[in-house]
Amino acid sequence: MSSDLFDPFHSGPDQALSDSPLLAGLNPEQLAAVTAPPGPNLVLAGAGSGKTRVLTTRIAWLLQTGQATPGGIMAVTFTNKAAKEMLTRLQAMLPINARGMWIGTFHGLCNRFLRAHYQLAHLPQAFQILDTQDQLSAVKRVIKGLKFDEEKVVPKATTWFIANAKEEGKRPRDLVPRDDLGRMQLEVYQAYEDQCQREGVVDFAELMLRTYEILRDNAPVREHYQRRFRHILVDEFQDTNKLQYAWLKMFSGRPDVNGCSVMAVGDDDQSIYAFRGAQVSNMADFEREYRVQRVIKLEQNYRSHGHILDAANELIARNSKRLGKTLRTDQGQGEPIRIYEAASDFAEAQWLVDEARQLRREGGPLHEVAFLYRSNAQSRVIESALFNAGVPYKVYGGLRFFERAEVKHALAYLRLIENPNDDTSFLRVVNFPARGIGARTLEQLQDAARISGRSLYQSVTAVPGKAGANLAAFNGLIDAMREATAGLTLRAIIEHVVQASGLADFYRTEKEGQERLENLAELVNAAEAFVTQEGFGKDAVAMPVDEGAGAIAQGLPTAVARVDVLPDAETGEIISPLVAFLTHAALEAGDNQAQAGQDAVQLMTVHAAKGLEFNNVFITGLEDGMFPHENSMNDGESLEEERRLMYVAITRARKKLHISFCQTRMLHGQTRYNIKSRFLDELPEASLKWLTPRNQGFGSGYAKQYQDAWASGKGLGSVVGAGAQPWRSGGGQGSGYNGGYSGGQKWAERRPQDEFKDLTAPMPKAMAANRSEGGFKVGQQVFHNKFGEGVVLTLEGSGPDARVQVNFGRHGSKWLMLSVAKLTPIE
DNA sequence: GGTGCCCCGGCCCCG
DNA sequence: CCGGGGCACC
Repeated sequence: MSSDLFDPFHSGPDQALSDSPLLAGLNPEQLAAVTAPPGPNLVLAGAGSGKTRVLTTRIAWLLQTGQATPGGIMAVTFTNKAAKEMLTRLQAMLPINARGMWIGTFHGLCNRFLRAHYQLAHLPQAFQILDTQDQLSAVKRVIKGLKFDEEKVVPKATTWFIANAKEEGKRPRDLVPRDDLGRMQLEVYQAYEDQCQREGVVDFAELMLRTYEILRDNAPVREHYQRRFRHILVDEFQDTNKLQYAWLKMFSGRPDVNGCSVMAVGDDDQSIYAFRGAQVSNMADFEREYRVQRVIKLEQNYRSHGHILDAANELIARNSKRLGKTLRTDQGQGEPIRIYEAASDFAEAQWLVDEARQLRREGGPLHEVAFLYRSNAQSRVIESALFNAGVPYKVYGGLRFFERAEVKHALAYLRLIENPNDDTSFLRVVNFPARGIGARTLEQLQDAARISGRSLYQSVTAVPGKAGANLAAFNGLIDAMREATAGLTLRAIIEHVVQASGLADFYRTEKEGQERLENLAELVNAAEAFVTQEGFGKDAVAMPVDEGAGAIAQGLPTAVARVDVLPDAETGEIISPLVAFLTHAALEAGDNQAQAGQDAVQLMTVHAAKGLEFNNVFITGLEDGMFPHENSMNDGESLEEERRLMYVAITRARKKLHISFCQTRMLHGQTRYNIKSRFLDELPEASLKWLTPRNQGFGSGYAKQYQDAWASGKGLGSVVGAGAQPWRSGGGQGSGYNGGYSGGQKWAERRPQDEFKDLTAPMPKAMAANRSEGGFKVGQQVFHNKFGEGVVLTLEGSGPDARVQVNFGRHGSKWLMLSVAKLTPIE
């Protein structure tokens, strides 16, 4: 289309500004951002303000006007989805070769960097990436090795501690413990780091930190990249953490010194990742430290109708710390936001199904219908209702494909082929399927390995007797696999490993193994598609690593002889398809894009929905404790984050927004009695349309049959009773790999499963054990002079001793003596 | 000492 | 769901 791209007589930027077709249709603010002069730029981009368009158009414009070459551009995003979107749009605008461009996620780019500089990084070139699960088990192993009490040094909390330290840029030596726990955690951190180094593996935070450190400590490398990347664009800047910001500074250098042009695009109102270290303050810091002359604000919203924007604006205005920004739209007010109160989560799900069908009858495509929820667990009941009604749907997130146990097992064997010293993978499969290697033997092995400072694989000879022979046999198996698969295609490698490992046989005989077998078959498909997609085809030619980097990377070979080693099609970096695929599995985890041509309702968390838009959005589960989440309700900062999350949810809608909540919800196998979310009260009444009577009583009607007689709350925040977890068995949502690789449509071919049948079955009558005391019943709505509206959770004792536990929403749940508290029932 | 099975506890959001 | 602990049985 833009034939003048390679025109040597092409006009300079000023003239292109006026006549480039790229710029047609941009509003003045967008135009200002796209054509901003080189230098630091901060763009405050409201939801639906055309942010991605601005980013991609700017890149295209920089290329078209000759201000940049593809190799001189770096564009960083947070999600794979966003990176792909950017690349796709860019390729539609310009006939460019995207291979030289560094467009990707922070972690993806770090991976690329570390593969190229693996020697400087002191890593094997085929280093593997630990996902959250792997990291946790590695940390557990360390804690056990140090003989610490897991009750005290809680593994999960320790992984959090380690990740935090890394995100602060801190190594163990940089930390000073305050107390015993701190000392022990620090020891774990150090030992964990040693262990990872020994095994040749890195976790997510390590990808970032190690890249940062190389740039910080190695001037030639740093200067090389600073010379190379003349333009850096950062998407979702509000979600960057401290380390990512420092990382950016390393790549950009000081703009006033070397003239690198950095454009940071973000929206403080959409900052929803504080829980993993994001600092909105990076935006203000950027403005100050990079000496941004003028902040460009994109406030014109092209997405949503008026009522939707009014609601979003009014809601977010309640947050105190904002840079300040108000969205406006030229579109009409549109339809008011519909609010639906359901008696139960089952009823809510049924309503959602009915709505989806209605929308389909009206001719709207289902992929324009999104059901959003706060947490993944909420999807099950909705899935079951959709499934039973035969409405196609697609779940994003949840337990992702590459995180499934059987897939991780297969991947562990593959990783051992690449690197037998990967102890995490070794432990995962050494006795799976069972080979007579038990806990006792592994303890011995681990002790021996610890003493000699070698890997488990290297230490098997230290274990005597039958057990030692079994271990040696396992090593033999791994070695045999490596030999048997040398030179094979990725597909053949995986097929071989699935058979030779015994996984296939194991799952064939397992009674619930069928679905797992299917997933293993799917893994082969995913690999096949990966090879095709990434250009690891037969005719792939070995190419040099990035030239400058290659020179610095101390004699990295620029050509390869081995047939099983091929270059990454995008970068020319030399890695084997297997390593590339394993990396892909760790970094993308089966991250999902919709399958082409498939018309299905879209189910996802609000977090996953960021950056997306739909004609019809349903925000479900608007209950205090769910949304806002109970862990975030009583703290100002985190409540503001929840509010931003709600803001993100609202602004996903183009035409119609629907919000639902329910009186009772099964969660963790227990019935909870919720009151509606405070966020509902923060929306403008004039933009709402209640489909059910407002403030409908809780103890009435349909909800009654779900009252839980065993409710026995366990203190503040625990608004649940005890009980079984009837639906927790088998299956699981999102089964099947959704990465666009396979034509398999799991929702269509999935057998009806028990869990789904159970879900919509009527609740048992056992609930009738409910009793009343002094006119109060479990589930009843009550009013208290000080705490306001609440719901009775538990009744205990009788007569003068009678006490109740009441969930007062924002005031938490309280135990009250009936004889003392002034509690009145609400009809 | 290993295996298989049952039960339990945890689980928000993510690369 | 997943991992882990406890337990009966080999």
